[in-house]
Amino acid sequence: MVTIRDVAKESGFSSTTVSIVLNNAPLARYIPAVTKKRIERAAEKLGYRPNQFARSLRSKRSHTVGVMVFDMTDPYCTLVLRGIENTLYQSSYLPILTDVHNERSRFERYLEMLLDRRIEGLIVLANWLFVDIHLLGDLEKSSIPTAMIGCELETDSMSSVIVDNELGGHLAVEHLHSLGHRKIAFIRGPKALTDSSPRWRGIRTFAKQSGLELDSRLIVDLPESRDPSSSFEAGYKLTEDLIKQKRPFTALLAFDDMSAFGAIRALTKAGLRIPEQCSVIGFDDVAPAALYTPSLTTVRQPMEAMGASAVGIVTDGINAVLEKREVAATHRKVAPELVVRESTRSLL
Amino acid sequence: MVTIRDVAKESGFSSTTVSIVLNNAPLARYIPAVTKKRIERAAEKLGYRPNQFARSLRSKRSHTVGVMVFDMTDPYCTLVLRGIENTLYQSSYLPILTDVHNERSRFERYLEMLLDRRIEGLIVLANWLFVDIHLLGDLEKSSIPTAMIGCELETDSMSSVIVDNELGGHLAVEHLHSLGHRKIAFIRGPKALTDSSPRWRGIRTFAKQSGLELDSRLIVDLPESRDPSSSFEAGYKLTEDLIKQKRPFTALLAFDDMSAFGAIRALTKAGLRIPEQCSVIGFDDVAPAALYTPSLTTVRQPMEAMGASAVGIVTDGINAVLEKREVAATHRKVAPELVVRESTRSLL
DNA sequence: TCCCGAAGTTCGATTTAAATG
DNA sequence: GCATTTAAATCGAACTTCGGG
Repeated sequence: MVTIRDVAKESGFSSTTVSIVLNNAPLARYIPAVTKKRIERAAEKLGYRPNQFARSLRSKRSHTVGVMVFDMTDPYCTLVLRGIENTLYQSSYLPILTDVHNERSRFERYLEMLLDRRIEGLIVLANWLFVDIHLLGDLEKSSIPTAMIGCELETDSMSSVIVDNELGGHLAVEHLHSLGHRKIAFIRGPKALTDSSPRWRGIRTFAKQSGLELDSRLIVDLPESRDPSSSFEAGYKLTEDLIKQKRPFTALLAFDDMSAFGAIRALTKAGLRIPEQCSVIGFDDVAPAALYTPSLTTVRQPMEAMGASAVGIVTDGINAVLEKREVAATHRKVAPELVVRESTRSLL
Repeated sequence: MVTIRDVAKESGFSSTTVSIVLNNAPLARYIPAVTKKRIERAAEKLGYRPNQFARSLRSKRSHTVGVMVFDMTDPYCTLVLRGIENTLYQSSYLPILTDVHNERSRFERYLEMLLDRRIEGLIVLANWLFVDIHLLGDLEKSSIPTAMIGCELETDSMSSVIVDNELGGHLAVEHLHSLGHRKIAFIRGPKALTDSSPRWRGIRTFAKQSGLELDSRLIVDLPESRDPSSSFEAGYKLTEDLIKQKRPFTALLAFDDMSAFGAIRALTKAGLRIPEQCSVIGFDDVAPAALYTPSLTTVRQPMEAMGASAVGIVTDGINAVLEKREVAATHRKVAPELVVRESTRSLL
């Protein structure tokens, strides 16, 4: 390994000067161009690469950001991760990716490992609420800028980026309503998910405003579960149940795309064609939604942008820490967007 | 920050002793239990966490593995990543995740960044062949154990984990053939993809053996492209073309699941029902395949296992480096597996 | 000689304080 | 004082060497 001392020897200057030149430190103003040239050439010639360990030890910086996802296999994560990665890349931070598998023990172990690595920021991608006060402790006293995506904590100490679920629910049901649907079945989200209740609130509010009747026999709830494909299974099961009831509906509003896929499967199995005999709308706009047959009408969360936004919050936080400024936690709520595809159709 | 010296002061011993005790170094045998207790208690009390920078500087180890994927949004990556993450977790390595976006410039920049971080191993997830001799240079002289997933290099210097594409092609066409299909359309992979030609070879070999006729008018090729969703689009387009030809076929074998999804879309649009009027088989078994309507029959790559396997190769390599042993590159070829679902049906 | 513990050196870069002309 | 350069201290842990009992 070639060290700064090798470059010093090669160029004929001291390691101090080499350091000053190569880092273009303030003192570099006083150093004549010839000296700089000589040093740079020597560094180049030897293929000098500064040792990041030594650098970090001195500077106390790691240029690393921790990223925790609750479950990588959830397609929701994929696009958010892409947004995170891309934005981090632009600011020359590197992400350490950890996947918590929806297990608290993994969360704790990973958090410790990340803290040990002296991550400068942390991004947590989680819509589950198993994150409680206990773990907040470690994080808060560490004073590491943290942003949560998809889940807002009561505490004001941590930044968050969430989608406007209420608006999303509104958009979805409004879309169906505008197509003439009046008998709508609903698959609601599980209670433990923070997204569930505001999304439903948006639906109820719209119903009240527009006089749409919500038939409680057409409303079912997704069970608690921590596996993305189980949302599909549950959507399938619940839709089967809805069909068995023989209580007619012309449209189905699913909690998310996964349960919508399950619903479509069940409807198709029952001989119903989508969208001719039943419209289906999802939520999220995960990647497969556009590839589905029929392609899925859904409410899009701007996932890449949300990832990028979280990175922005965190890097701002890092800069604030460096400059010993105080920053308050930011709470961003981004607007979802209706994406009309083939799975919904007008009754008129 | 509490340092080892603080613990020394608190416990009344020297930092040497503290280090020996806390790391349970060989010399720790000689240290009486009382001393250990006192030191451990002091460390606990102060909440001492060793500084990884200092540790790494001395030990020259980072306990970090670099992971490069060509495109995270490709669902193929997701499951492999899960396998990588999970196996790394068990051996206490942390992954730095980089996404090359199929761009050479990003590849180079990320590679430099990873090398600067002194990653101890590298896993490259890429089926494209834009990785050439140039970049190998940096890697080889760095002597970092590296494993490529999904792509075997001519050079013997780098380990690889690939699926047996020839067998996969065989399995797929054999399945269709056994269901009685004789008029089969084929969407082949793009030339630049290493997977394409062996997969096709497996098909041809089976055809020869079984007397199945391959109608060149029913064989189309996916164009080169570096975007996963474009495989869907292309599959859609090519299938439309196939249909327009009016040359009948009862089954379609797609290069991968993405193009299979595109094909299903096109067939459905043309009023053909899957699998009643046309069977479709894919390749990979990406997550959406099971959720599709109809669920997709496909040839599964054991993606999680492949990720785990790559980690195994790399950690073995790391251990070899530590013990100054030489290790030859390993080349693993894993068997794919036919997964029969709803998109194929017997003609008989 | 065996056991226990400490002083001092090293890893490689940055930075402070200071020395030159 | 100014431009130019550097010796020496520092970051925190780990290891080598050595001394006392």
